[in-house]
Amino acid sequence: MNLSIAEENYIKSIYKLEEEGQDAVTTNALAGELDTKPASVTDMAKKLKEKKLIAYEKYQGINLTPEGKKAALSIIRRHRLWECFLVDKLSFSWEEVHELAEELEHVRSEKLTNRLSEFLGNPQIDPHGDPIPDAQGKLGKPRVQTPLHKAKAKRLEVVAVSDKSTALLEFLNAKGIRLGTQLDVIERYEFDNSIELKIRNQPAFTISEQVSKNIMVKPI
Amino acid sequence: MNLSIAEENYIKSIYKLEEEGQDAVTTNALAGELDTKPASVTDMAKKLKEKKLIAYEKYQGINLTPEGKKAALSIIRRHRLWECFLVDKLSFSWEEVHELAEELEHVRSEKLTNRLSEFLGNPQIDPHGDPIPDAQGKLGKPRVQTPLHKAKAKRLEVVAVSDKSTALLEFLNAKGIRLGTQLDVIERYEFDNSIELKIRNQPAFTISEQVSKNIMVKPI
DNA sequence: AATAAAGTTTAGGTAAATCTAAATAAAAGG
DNA sequence: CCTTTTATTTAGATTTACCTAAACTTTATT
Ligand SMILES: [Mn+2]
Ligand SMILES: [Mn+2]
Ligand SMILES: [Mn+2]
Ligand SMILES: [Mn+2]
Repeated sequence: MNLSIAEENYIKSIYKLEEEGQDAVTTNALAGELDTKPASVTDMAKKLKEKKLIAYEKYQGINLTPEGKKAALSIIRRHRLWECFLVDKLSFSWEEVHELAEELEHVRSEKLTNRLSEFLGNPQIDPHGDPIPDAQGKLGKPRVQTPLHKAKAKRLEVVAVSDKSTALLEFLNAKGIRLGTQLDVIERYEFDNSIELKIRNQPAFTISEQVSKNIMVKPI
Repeated sequence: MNLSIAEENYIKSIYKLEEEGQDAVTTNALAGELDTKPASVTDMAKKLKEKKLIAYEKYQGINLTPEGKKAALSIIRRHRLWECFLVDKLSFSWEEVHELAEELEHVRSEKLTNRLSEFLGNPQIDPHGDPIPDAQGKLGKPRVQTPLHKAKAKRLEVVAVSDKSTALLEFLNAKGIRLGTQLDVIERYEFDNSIELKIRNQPAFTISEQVSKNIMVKPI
């Protein structure tokens, strides 16, 4: 199946929204994710249905078919491998790579992708902690990631962060939060759901719910 | 100046044809190079003129402006650096990389380009022997490249090969011809302009004019 | 259940990049 | 220098991926 860049971006976003829980992905949600208009989403939905990549009935929302899911995982594999390349080999920092990977992911060559993976030592996660599908499109463990604002334990380790906002990643840089960082929850303030945190050898600091929603942790 | 992929491909092809000698690049030549139709070239010529990247008057052919040339060199820089990456780091062979670089070249990030160059050790030539423009768009020496079919000397060294034809590069692989290979011209056959060659420790063999036109050499 | 609000689709259009066929200009040959 | 051939441009379509505004469904609220 030969997909255009636009089609690939739709497939990837549908995958993401399905993963985030929605049973069927709505037109509006997809328009929001892709920063486009609902009418455009409807147009594309018809096309992707025609290509059998999604299940779609008027007013019923969108779901990937098995074939659509396979396509999505292939794009995600390329995206995350390029992010690894940029960080590991070209010394980019984690907030700079998502945008570049958005372009590099559309170079569709299995040989290139597999050689790149090999060159990087077949990494299992990208610079933001997201798992990298293998050449067959299999994702490792369906990792148990709790967003920090919902975590119960007091001692936590950062296992992933959202890669969408450069500003968030820059904020985390400033606070010294990266993958593997160990956090102590000092206090949770109910009134705005902010959280006071402490990292070893550093003064405590407080983060908003906006931020804690985008940090995935596991108990240590 | 923000160029589309199509515009970038036109600019690069115009640069190539100008370099190959034509004073003004003709509509037909450009259509041939880009594997498109003359009518499409005329359409694009109007657009590129509007953007001040080319000088163009109806029926008078096309030339890059200084700005157009700068854009061309930037695209060529990216193209050749990616080719180096694919060969040096991902072990692709020289006939496989041009097509992939055609896509990778369109990721327009100066930071990425410069980091990639640094990562590769700021290479001066690509896997086919073509020079790589530096970050300022300067090309090294206007290298004296003689195509083999016009070379006078008997002992020659291969300094570059055409990167356009996969079949040619595969043929050169089979014959053991690569960059730096030293060749002895045993005989030139006037009737079809074929050339009999010898590489040290190998039996002599004959190549057609088609092939020898695409091998650039210098006397040793 | 009726109505208001929210979500989605359709209708109709635009811009980019292409194409074919027809018209026109330039070049070449006698 | 006139005519044929070749090269180039124009006119008019097509496809993809968008958009706005209007119409239509679904859902929420009274
Ligand atoms: Mn990313
Ligand atoms: Mn993308
Ligand atoms: Mn090339
Ligand atoms: Mn290209």
